[in-house]
Amino acid sequence: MRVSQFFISTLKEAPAEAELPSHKLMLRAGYIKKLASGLYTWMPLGLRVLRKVENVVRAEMDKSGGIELLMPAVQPAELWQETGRWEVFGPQMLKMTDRHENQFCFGPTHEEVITDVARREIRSYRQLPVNFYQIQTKFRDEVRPRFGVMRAREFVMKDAYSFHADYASLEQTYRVMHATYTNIFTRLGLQFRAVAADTGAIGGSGSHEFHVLADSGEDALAYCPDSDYAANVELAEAVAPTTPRAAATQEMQKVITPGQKSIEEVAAFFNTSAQNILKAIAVVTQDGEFVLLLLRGDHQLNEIKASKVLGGFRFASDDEVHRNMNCRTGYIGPVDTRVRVLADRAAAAMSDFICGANDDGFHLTGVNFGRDVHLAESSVYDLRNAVAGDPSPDGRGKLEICRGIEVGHIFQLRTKYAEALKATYLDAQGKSQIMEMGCYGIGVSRIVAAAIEQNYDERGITLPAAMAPFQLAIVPIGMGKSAAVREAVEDLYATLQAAGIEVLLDDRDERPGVMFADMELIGVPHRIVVGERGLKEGNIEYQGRRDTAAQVIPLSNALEFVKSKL
RNA sequence: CGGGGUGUAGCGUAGCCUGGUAGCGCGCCUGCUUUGGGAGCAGGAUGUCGGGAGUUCGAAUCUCUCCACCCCGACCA
Repeated sequence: MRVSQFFISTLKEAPAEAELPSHKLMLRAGYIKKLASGLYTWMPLGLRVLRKVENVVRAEMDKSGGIELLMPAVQPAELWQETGRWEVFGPQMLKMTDRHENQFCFGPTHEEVITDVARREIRSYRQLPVNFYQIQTKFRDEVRPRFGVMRAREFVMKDAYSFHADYASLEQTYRVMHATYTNIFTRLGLQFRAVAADTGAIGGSGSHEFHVLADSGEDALAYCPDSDYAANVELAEAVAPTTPRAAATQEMQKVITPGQKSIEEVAAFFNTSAQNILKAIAVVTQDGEFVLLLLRGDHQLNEIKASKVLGGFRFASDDEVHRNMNCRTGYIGPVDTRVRVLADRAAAAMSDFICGANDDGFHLTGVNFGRDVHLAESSVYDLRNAVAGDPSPDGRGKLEICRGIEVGHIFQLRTKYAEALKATYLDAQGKSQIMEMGCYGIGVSRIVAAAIEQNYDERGITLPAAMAPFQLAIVPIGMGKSAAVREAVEDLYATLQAAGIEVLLDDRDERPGVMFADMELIGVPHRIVVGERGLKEGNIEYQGRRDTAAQVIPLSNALEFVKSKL
């Protein structure tokens, strides 16, 4: 490809709307252009990268027995009403009405459609198992789209759905998909980690997420370096303390603490650390019951765990706190209160601790469970996020925490959708049975952003070879002036093209600095510079995108050399 | 949806407090010079100052309102 016949539009400065390095660089390199919130045009350069990802995903899916099909983006409401998700999915689903007043949605996912395909097409156990997949545009009306294509409303997803005669078959395909995803992310050249995950709204039983590791990732992952244990912090068990609660050594005292509301303020006030302070969080359950959740001061509430215990909850308003506790947020505590109290296991192991006195401007010190606060065994749960240094739930070593960007998620759906949509088959005995089902998603467009998040430097994008928009850039110096350069470059370009290498020839006759900067920004992993200077000796220069210096090579050896580098 | 913030040329921004000619850098166009790390000189084009309403002799600037976008929280590939 010649730059003059392609389209690149780079920016020196990143638009102010971008925050993340990947978002800034994708805009600066002209990979994407924003149309509206969460809606992006993939410009020619970015599209090449997107296609590379798609092709790797497609190749690995095909290799593992997946069968590609393509379902409509627009889906009829009736199908969603059958599974009850027309209402459940809520405002995240973009709904529309056609000219006949029939309702449709722009598909946020395709369980309903594929299960409809399966129930119409699959009649016999002889047709099972089968694993259909597609690479297609989804639309989810995200509450807050952000970070460019990382969390866009319209995005490209690979979604696969497998159907099975029994659970054993589902488990087998699930394992195959786990391995396939591992192959895909490995082939793309990404650092990633698979973790046990919560099933969320999709439902089902077993589930793993695949995360590209990046400090800017929105998810925290707990993993154990000494074992295979890895889980999303949402799910990772914070194991119960092994040492029993220490006996009380202090008397309970009420201390005036004006203006000291946050854990940090109180810790500083008493010149102690946060882990000696009991944090009380006021929530309201779905039934409207006001409940206090107790945590150690240095721990964070895990809302998913709490939600499972309480059956859904929201945080209490300041007004509700005042009404139930007779004091303000910041001074609430479990002593002498009539409201229900639940404690995290680590909080329940505390003794001689500090907590709010349920009196504005006062805290209690030397508080102890049993003596000062009644805490039933049945009120103690795992309510907190696991933190680095916690024992691994598998009992082998300690947890570490890292951050990741979720780019893949696999589920064992079991019979949830097959049952709702009556997807059945006849078994060997001629008996009608419900199909078992799995689903496997990859955020294809998100991978591009996540990969850049992991691969950039101060000069721009440094994508791994498997994803780079072009393999090699040729930068001629003074092409318009020097016939020798022009001839050498055209010759080299033709040779490399013929060898099947994706070459980008910068034939703009720009100043060298401009061409270097652009080729580096857009992330071409290999570069050849042809100038009159080197040509006199029959030489050209090669530099890898991550190399610190160029190396001189003979022009006559160019093809062979380049091949060895790719 | 709750909280915070921002809207001035393709991109980055100044001006707003204290109302009075809309400015700068990059990019773009023309010409000449230049050609190994985002060139120099000369000339040029591009703005309903987010929209609407109001106050005022006069509004980018003050007021109200709507909209868009960004950031922080609850959801997800």
